[in-house]
Amino acid sequence: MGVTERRAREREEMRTRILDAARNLFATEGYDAVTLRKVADCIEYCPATIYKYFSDKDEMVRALCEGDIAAMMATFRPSMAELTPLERLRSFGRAFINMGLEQPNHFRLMFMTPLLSPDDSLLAEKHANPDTDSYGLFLSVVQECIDAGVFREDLTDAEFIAQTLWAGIHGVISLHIALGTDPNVNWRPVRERAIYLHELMIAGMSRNSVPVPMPRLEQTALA
Amino acid sequence: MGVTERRAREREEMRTRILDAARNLFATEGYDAVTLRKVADCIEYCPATIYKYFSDKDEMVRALCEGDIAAMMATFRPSMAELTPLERLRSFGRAFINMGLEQPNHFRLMFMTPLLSPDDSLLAEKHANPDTDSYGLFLSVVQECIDAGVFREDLTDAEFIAQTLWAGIHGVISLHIALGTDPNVNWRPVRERAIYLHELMIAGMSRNSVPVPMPRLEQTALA
DNA sequence: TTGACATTATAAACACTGTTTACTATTCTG
DNA sequence: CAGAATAGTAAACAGTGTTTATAATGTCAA
Repeated sequence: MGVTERRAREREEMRTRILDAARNLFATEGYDAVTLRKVADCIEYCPATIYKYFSDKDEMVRALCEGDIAAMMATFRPSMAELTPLERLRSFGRAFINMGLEQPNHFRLMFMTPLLSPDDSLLAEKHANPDTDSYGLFLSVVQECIDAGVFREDLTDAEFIAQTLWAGIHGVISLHIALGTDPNVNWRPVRERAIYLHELMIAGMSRNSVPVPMPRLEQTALA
Repeated sequence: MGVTERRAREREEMRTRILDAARNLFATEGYDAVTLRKVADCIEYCPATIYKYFSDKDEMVRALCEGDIAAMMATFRPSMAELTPLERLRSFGRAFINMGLEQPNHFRLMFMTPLLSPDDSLLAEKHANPDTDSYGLFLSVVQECIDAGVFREDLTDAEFIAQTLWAGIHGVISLHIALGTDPNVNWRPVRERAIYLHELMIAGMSRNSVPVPMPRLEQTALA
């Protein structure tokens, strides 16, 4: 009875066909461009059909983002094995910076939009799966740094350290996404700022902190 | 000919009456609850009437936020006169933290939502007015710190420093607003994290940096 | 093979948005 | 007092996400 398997496979194919259509709209034109009617048009189906595969629009776009981000994490993970804990920490931060700058729409939806349903069953299982639980992975890297004596003696709370590092990078990226085109601010290069703050935080929390030099910026902006 | 003055006054009264109605909805239920029809209902007018006083919904809510934030800044400014530059810098950061935690909806709209019209005429005049140009004011405080020899010798770029400090605090607040209710993260107290990161950044950029101790957290969260 | 069941896709409607248009009073002005 | 300007409105427009009833299709046991 391979019929149920085929059914499941066809269902999955249809889901990815929907997500592929949505990705084109989302990655290029942002969340507001992702309209159920537009997506339905792209795949030449009726809007109501999408509800057979996703409970609502929000679940559809979140599934899209989570999948893409998990894929990015997957390409990043293998290179972490042969690094020291501190190098892993740095590498993780760099990867997060790159992700935010290369996929601002994904970043915006995943980290800058309040959750509609905090008590979701999908979130719990995502939390349990180490492949998709980015925060849990990051937390373990921080813990390894603590165990390796990277941080000051009074910094023993991995959650506190992880949340602080996360928030710092998040601030540079999200502010850039939200107000990066504001002509009233003479913005300095965002990547340099992100890396600088990242190093600043690590140095400030490190046992043997070394001063973090000001980066050399491209001569694009003027006074 | 006091008639045109009275006309202008009545117009202004109507504007504030609209904004007061919108504020109730916005501050308590967020942006999505601010519906033109709901606002019109509150003041017992027709929805189309609002368009006689605001060009569109976005301008209305932004006028609301800018007014409220300017008012908060006004209450904060007088106490800055008799402080040292470094104290002013700290005080500014604390005020920003308080604002974000007490008015999350305002914060969300002003700093976490991409500008719809970057080339707006209202933005330019806001930039010119020191009462409403918060970033310009902050920039001048940073410059005073540079002149007073607070920062390391290589940190001479006031914009870079200001944007870094801003982004750090912004990250803690905005991440808290967006994902603060995510049950998968064992969040540490947000105010302590904001202040800690603030001090961490200041110390890391200071000429005579002193280690920033881990704050003592309330015993609310558990492992 | 046939009848019953489950599934898929759809057309149409529903309940909302923000916004515009045509129109009616009211008020001010020359 | 005639005419222009303004305030306010009812109704419609063009969208949105979502639900419902219905027709078509495929599956499977009697």
